[in-house]
Amino acid sequence: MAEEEEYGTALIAELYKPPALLPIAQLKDALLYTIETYPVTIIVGETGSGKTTQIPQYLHKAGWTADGSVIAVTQQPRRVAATTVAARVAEEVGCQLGQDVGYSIRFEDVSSAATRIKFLTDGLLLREMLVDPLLKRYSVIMIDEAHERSLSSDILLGLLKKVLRKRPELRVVVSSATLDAKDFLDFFCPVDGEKINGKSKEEYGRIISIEGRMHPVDINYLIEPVSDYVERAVETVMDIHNNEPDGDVLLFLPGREDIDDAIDMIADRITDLAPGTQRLQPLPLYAGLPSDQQLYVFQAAPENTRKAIVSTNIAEASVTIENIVHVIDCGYVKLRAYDPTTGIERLATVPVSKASATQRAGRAGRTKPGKCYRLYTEAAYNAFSDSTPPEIQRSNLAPTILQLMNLGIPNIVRFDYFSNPPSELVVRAMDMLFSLGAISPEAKLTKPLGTRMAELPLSPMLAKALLNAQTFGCLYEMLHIAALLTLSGTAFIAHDGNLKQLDKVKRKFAVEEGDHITLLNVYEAFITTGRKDAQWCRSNFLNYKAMQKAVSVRNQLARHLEKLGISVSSDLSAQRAGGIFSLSPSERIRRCLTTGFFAHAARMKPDGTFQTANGETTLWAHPTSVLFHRKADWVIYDEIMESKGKVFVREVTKIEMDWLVEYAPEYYRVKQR
DNA sequence: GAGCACTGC
Repeated sequence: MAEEEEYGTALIAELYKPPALLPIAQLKDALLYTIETYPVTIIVGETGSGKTTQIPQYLHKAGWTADGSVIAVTQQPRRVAATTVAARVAEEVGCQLGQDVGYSIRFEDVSSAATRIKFLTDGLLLREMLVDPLLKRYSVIMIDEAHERSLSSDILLGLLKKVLRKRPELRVVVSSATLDAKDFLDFFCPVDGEKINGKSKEEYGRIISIEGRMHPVDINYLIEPVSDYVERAVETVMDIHNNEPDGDVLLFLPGREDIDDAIDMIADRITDLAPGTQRLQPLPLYAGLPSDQQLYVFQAAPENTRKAIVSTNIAEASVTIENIVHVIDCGYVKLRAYDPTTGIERLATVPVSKASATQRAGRAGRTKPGKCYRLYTEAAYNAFSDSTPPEIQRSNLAPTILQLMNLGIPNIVRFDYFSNPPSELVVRAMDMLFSLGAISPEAKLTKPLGTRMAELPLSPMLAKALLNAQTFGCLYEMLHIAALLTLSGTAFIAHDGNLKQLDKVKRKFAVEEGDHITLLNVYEAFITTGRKDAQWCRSNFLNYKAMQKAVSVRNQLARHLEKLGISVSSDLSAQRAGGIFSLSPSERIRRCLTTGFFAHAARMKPDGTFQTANGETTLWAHPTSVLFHRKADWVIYDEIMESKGKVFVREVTKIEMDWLVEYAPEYYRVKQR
């Protein structure tokens, strides 16, 4: 059962409709026939068509679970979605959650031997393949919202294609909201003239479309392009408010900064509204917003008030807000990009794709006919790409490739990807895995190091450091640090935007060696004091829920290590004398970190900036780092990200140059040539 | 001198 209190459950909003009234009900027989007849079925249907909740029930009642098999549904890569959909289906089936209908997400397995319909995240289904490569427990696997093209669902598609060859009786259902259904079908089906398990292309799969319940949306373009989309967006909000009858407004902007600006600007102009007219309530929405503030977006506005929701892309697909009639689309989105030559990640503001623009506009037509105001010209729209590049083409692939290798994929380059990743990304990932010792020069996973690294739900660098921790007598401490690093900066939280106060409080935990040991202090203070004392957390600006999550991660990591035969408890009683133990705990931890993060080394210059080991890139310590103000020589860092033209590193710790050569001689010999 | 789109094991 739940190991922790559920957090971040604020973003749920989809109107409940009686199952018999859903558009999908008319297609029940056709769906069952198609899934019975063909190994692969592609479902095209809008959100709200009922596909996710109804198809598993149809299959369950039609006998697909009669032999004890399970129907798996990876309901979008989101925890909240898996739990809420499972709860609704359990209610419709009339069972207790965890019995016939259950779900499984990280830290929370609410399923049992009786479970026949199981909702889970695609990441977890991937992990299950380590134990059960052919997924034999399942008779049907439904990949929901595959068009979102997340890294894990893309990988899952490739693996399922392989599994289908060995299990002709398995059924794969792929759901997609857009019209790229044919690409999905073509991917699974044999090419013309060939057969898979005796079946030709025509015998292998079908597409079924379910009518969505969309109202028409009137699209408006600008005649002339604008330079300041925030200013124009705010003007549009006010125009709508002054000239259009009822209906809430949803404005898409790329990021938090623009959103805060827009909210302020709208708030300023509200004061000009004539007394007695309808009021306007501007509301921000982005993932980083505390969940209590996110809730306002879903609550009905006060009487005689129109909501103007200013949101990131989170409202495009992840979250559904009812009663939106006017959508304003600035035409931009922030996307992660990864540069394989430097290994630097970047959040770039780029034009949206046509698919994205369509999805945004559609948000206006859920309850009645709506309007969409695009803050760009029709010519600009025509120049947009058709769809957003999938994650697999713009991410660091080292974790993915490690996982694929651990699943026994013999040749990573020739794996049947739904979209091929650029070869530079694959090469960079392989180089990194090789330098960490996870793969051999023949590109085979090493044993035990490579397989163990793949087993841990951590980045390869961090996994390597954690697996080395016992050697340095700091396993206990490294578990704490690893758990906190997975929170990526959410351990501290400012109250009411008071960043100055936050900085001051953080100094209490800060140590001269850098952020990792500082994090260790934070974790130890939390488990000794803060865990029982939420008020203490508040006065120390610690995010209680995030810290609880860190405790869960830490426990899960410890269990993984025990499973790998690395005893966590015995580390405490280890003989702590002589050898490595003549060094201080801090030095042992920092040496241990260096064994994983040597490729993330940099040296401070007199001006306080850092230079990468190859001298090619200038880095800044992120302002949240304890080394932001301090002097240092060589350091290693956890995360590197470009923002506004500057490259920032987060979680930075001092090391010695000698350690780099000692723990990564190959890497640094090559680099120095 | 300054800040993280969105998920997830």
